[in-house]
Amino acid sequence: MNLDPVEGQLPSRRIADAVRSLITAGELAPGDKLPSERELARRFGTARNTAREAIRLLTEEGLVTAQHGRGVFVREKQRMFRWGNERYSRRTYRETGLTPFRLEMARQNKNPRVEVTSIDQVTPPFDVAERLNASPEEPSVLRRCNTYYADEEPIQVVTTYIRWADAEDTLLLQPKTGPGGIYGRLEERGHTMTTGQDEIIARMASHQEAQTLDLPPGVPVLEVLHTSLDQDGEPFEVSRFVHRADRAGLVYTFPVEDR
Amino acid sequence: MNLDPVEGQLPSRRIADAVRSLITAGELAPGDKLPSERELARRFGTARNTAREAIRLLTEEGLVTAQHGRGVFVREKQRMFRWGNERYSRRTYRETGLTPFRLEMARQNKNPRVEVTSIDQVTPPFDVAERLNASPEEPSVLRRCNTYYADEEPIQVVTTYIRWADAEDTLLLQPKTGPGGIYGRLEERGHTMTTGQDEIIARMASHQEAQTLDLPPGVPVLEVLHTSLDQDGEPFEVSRFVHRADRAGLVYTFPVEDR
DNA sequence: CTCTACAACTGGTTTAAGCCAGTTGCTTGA
DNA sequence: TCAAGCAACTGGCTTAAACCAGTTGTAGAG
Repeated sequence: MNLDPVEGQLPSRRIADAVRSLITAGELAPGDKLPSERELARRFGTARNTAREAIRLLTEEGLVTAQHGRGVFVREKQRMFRWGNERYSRRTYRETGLTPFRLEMARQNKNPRVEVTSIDQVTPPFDVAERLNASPEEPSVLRRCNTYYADEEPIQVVTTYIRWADAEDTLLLQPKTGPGGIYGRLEERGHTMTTGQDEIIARMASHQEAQTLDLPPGVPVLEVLHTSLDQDGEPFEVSRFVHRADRAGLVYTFPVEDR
Repeated sequence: MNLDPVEGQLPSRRIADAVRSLITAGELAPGDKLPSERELARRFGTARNTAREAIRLLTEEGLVTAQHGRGVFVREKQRMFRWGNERYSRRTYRETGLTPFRLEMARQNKNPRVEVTSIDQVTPPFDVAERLNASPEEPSVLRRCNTYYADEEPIQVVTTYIRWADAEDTLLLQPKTGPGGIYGRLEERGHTMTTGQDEIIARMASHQEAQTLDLPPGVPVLEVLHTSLDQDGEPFEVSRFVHRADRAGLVYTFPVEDR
């Protein structure tokens, strides 16, 4: 492995630059192990901390990940999953029982698998309560936590909040709720989706999300807050989708109306 | 300032936890200066490097920013700008000469200011060339680089690529192109937008973007790749919007069609 | 009064050393 | 043969010290 020093700059940058160019040149392929911190330090004639700083820089860039006790490895090529809200109709909704966002996910996901973490009754977080118009007298909503896998890799964490109109209506709490899923049950109860809204932000993963999604530190996630409105314009469901952002993109299409 | 040590964990985490709870409790307000690294180390009985590591953790979380020679400061409250593609028609397009994304930005931005960095003729990057259907014989497109400010804060960097049909058509290169802007000129040339697409990903800011957007290290950006299609379904414009993600969200609404 | 120069701060980087904790493969003993 | 245990690796974290590079206020020169 050729690790010629680069001109100028700080020692830590020089090490990072040398390793980075090995990666971009393909001499270090995804999955390959880097020289150890101690070895890098020896080759560049620096202290171990300086080599360590170089690896921190590369980790921040998302090029490598460190594994305690094993070594530092070049990260796998980033594969993009794309999701969006094209081609959506009420009929699609009735037939699939899926919101546009979930539908697009189901379309493009070759080996989808859902793991239901929990279903329970909770007080929603502030941003969800706001979008659900949840009154203070009725603070409790139904919450379902899922993890979605694609090819056995965790790809997104979904938390769904549903307005809890009837506390006795325990059917919604069942994991398998029948044809059309939980949305079929909601339609039977008079909640037909007529329009929806997706709000998208990028942020850093929380500690727990990073663990669930098997993310290295310092990687952003895409959060989509999906709100479904019923025939009265009342929100009846809010879902929070958290994607690993290095693997997930979103596609939105819009027609230009002719008025 | 009360900086009681917290139980358990590593020294660097304990310092970070103590400072974080001061911030969330409001005892350290946005804009306030933290104790210096040396002072933190003294108070917690650790080496300066350990206090430094704690500040690195808080910086990664986006809670504080360090300024060389001045100190470490609590970051300002994060203000969200929301943009989206609601309520868009051809008439709006003709009247404003703005694509949906730009329009929503103009709507919600109280003190918008645009700084045109450059207008030139270039070979587009791979992802843009793909979306523009740019053939290898016609690799050159018109590129315009802008920086958008809101209340004098840099909020997004925009790079627009336009298919360069006529190399002699230098009017498009002018900063002020007349009523309807550059889109008005495009419509005169037979490019009327009929539909569009936004692709959204989250990623880390490049070094240059971080400088332009005045971002601390380790903060994600939202990138929107906006494609406009003309009456023949041919793409004629691709814009890359890069937002500072801690201040920018996106809102997309979709009606459920009745078929 | 103004401007310069400096002292005293701030964070930024590096060194060299030590210990801890996870991983891996080999040796050794049953 | 097999499994336990150990040695030798890996990264994770901390210490203590040094020097560099920006910032800021002030003392002193003009």
